[in-house]
Amino acid sequence: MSPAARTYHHGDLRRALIEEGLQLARRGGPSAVTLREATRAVGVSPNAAYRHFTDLDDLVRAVATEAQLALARAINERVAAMPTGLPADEASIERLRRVGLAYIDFARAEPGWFEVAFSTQDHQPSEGIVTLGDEVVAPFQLLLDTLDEMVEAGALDAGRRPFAEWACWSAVHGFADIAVHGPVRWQPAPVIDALAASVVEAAITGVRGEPATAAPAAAAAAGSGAHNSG
Amino acid sequence: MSPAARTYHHGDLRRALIEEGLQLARRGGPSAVTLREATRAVGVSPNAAYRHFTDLDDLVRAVATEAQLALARAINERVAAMPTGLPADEASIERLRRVGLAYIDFARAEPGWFEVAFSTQDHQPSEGIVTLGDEVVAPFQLLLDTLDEMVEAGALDAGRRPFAEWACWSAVHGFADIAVHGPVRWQPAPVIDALAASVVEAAITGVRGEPATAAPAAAAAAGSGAHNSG
DNA sequence: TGTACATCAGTGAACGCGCGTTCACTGATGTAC
DNA sequence: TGTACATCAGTGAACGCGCGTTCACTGATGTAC
Repeated sequence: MSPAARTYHHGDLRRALIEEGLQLARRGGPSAVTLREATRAVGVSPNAAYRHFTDLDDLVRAVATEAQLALARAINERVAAMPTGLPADEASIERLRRVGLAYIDFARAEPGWFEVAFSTQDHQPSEGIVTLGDEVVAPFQLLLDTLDEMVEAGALDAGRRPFAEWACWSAVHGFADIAVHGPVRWQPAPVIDALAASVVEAAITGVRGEPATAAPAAAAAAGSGAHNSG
Repeated sequence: MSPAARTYHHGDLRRALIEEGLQLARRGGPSAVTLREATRAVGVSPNAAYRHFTDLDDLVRAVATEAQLALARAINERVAAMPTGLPADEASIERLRRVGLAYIDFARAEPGWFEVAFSTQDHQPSEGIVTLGDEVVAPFQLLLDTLDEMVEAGALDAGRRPFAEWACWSAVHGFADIAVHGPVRWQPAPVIDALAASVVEAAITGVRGEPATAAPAAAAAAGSGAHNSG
């Protein structure tokens, strides 16, 4: 128990409720986060929560922010594990590939956090930038940076840069949703891996206007597997 | 009131509850479909529903089937309105474009139906085919047919056909989700139109491995608009 | 150092809500003779 | 054609549930003198 965490009675009830909210969201998504369940788990009366949150939505937003940070962390880890020594253009493409695959894999590994991270954002008609509490949501910022880097490295025509974030996000988000809540859910993990690699490769090709020069082994395997059409 | 609909007391309570369920889902998605609200709206006691449905989930599945059919209808209408006289390969690409845009526009126009249509499917680890009540879900079948036609027309390499349905579905589904539940929701309609066109064009390019030869005016406009990156 | 006081994090009980589902029943419909 | 009967679609009341939120309160902590 850190010194900063020690306050009056409980220690740090606000923090404890957010942590408990994360556990609830982990298993059941945003709708599983309830004040009664969170306070019950912490061992405190239901209305104690109102000393730290104005209402249920306030708690859910705090939980969502944490979930978004967890997603950004997962993406950063995957990007950090990149092989070194690649030419700048190939490196920037590989980075985009890793951002996409990390997004999908996070959704598969933590569907509850994925759902709460996505479903809770600011309700404001801003510039289309994805914000929560007036801050650009971390994972989205990573995507923007990655695409800008591709332009700088010559891996993406500047004329193709506009809207590229929406094409990329749509593809990986859609597959994540299909893999978590849709029919792909019932497939064995290796099949989902192959589908994910294939979807990400198509997204990269889609924004660049041509296939990536050096697709990784996983994507190549995806292209030769069995498929489901008649 | 058709003669077939006339039965004992109410007329056709099963049908009436499904219709009411559709109205509820329209405004609030699957979770808004409740037995109490549906029976209340029809003017019947809550437990009357149990003469026609085994439980709540049974009603929701019936509603979901209707919503999927409505989506398939919207797609078919957009495809039927295609200009004639195009070469076979261009026509097949145009058809895919229309399938994608119709999917997105249906989600935007009827978010509640879109949600219930997507979220309710069979829970079975089958061949990856999307089914409900053991029938392939209609909109998905339309996508499979469209891609097969592209191969026949020479607009899609046979080697790129495997998994193509997942890349296409992921892109348009992801954008639909972002446009309905995500941050794009707060943008004015013309902006969403442009983003949608851009996303669909990227998806087509992604599966084909090269841009479509004759992109429509809407997609060209999308590429020249303002964008949101730094 | 000791005491009076203000602060405020938590308690306990209760509110009203809407839900799915079950029970024993009623009464309209269709059918056999 | 008339009557007895079986069927079954609907009723009315009640159950237990978990929820968010509000109320008046208690009692531990920190602070001023």
